[in-house]
Amino acid sequence: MKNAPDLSAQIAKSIRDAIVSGDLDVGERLPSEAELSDQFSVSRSTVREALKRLAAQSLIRTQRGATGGAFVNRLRFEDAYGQQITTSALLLSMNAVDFTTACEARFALERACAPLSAARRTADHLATMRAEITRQSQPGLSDESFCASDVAFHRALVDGAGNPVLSYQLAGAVEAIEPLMNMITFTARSRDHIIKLHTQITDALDAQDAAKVSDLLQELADYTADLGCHVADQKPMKP
Amino acid sequence: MKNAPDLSAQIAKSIRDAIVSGDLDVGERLPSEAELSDQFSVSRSTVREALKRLAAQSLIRTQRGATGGAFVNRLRFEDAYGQQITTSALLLSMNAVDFTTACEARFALERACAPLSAARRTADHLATMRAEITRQSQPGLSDESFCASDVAFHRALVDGAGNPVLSYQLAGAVEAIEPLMNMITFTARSRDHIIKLHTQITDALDAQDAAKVSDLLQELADYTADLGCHVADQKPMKP
DNA sequence: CATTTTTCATTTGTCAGACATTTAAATGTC
DNA sequence: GACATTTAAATGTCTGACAAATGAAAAATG
Repeated sequence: MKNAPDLSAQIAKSIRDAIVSGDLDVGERLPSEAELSDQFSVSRSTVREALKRLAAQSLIRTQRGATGGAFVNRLRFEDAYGQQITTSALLLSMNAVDFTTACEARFALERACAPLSAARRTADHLATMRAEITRQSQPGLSDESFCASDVAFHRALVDGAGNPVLSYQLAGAVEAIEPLMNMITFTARSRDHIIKLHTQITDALDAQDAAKVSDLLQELADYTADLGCHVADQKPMKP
Repeated sequence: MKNAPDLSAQIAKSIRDAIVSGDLDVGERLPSEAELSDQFSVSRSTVREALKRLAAQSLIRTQRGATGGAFVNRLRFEDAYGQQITTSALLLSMNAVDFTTACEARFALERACAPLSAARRTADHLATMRAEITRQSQPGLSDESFCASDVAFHRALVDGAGNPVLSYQLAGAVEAIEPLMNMITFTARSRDHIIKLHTQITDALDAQDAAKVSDLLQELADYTADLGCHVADQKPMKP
């Protein structure tokens, strides 16, 4: 019944707690592997396995050489994006989340950014969005490239809110369903419709018309869900 | 210039890619450590370090014994919550995100759930919310307990949307700022105000009045930001 | 034959020691 | 002082060994 965790897991938890509680500061150097083996009374291999666990979570980085060692890593938003996206994508595929649910979550979160983005978007954000619209209009663009541009467009919209926490949270939601989106075959007509909505959204953001942005996003959400519904009907993921 | 990653990191990436791409199915057993050392032409220790990295991300679980080994783990939403919350909390503290920004993100996301929750909340969700309101009304409740109950209340609100992806995303946003909220000293009067808003929100959800829920959440957001602004002024985290 | 017990092979967890590699500081040389 | 060399400290990797868990096969038992 008892499920005693491995020593390496225990040690990892111990160090992780020290980092989360602020007992270990960002940039601070941990004791060397040899010292840690002494402190915890385990072998160096066990300590190393613990450190690898922490490294996998980007909590520490290691450096070789005389002044090397393991250092508490400053967790940056950009670093966390990747893990967030990977985790979200796995959650969707492994739990057979259907396209409709994923889509609903994505656009609900995105609409949450709309008012903030309407108020704060810079000329830079608008320029990025218009550039992506131009890319999306190119004939002969593959479905994958179209989706990638779509992600970039929405990313700019979210970043326009000027809140890094929101950008981080949305990264998972927006990018994780890209694989699902990629399964959609975009006809020329559906592309035209999406591009038209993208243009209207950009214009509304330009005019700082939050309500209109919100409405247009809702329309885009409904349209996208509609496009993807037969994809989801067939199978959640993976043939 | 070249930054050759460790062998264990390379091997971890290799196996991780196989999992993400669906090359390795959920529940499938990986080759034994000895076999993997042969396949990758490295020592068993190196393979083990790679496996520990994957275990830290909940991608695999290991089991001892004759039929044991490393198995591809089904990543569950509940498992991902914890990591999500830890990561979000670290991001906030390590990047000196101020209370206002975190609060803004949190309530923006929560308002995104309001329409869905108004439409779908069950009697169960409403009951949980009213139970937490009762707890919050108890005199002599510590600030920490008040905050914990606050989190539970909002958790129920979000869960009411009936979208696991939203619940997962929100878990990070709502729970990660609990440490920041805990720094606020809640006077009896501010508690009364918050409880009043919670009651009104619950009533509006009961009546399925999405617009009203949204407005009330906005009011709560403004009030909370106001309460916390002097806390943020002093210092981002940690005394 | 059915059931229980024992043995056994397999696999992960841990340890100890060795050597290779990297890195910066200390030292030596001009 | 500038440059080359040595050295010490640290992580990265390998090897071999044993402990512990665990399910399956073999053996003993009724």
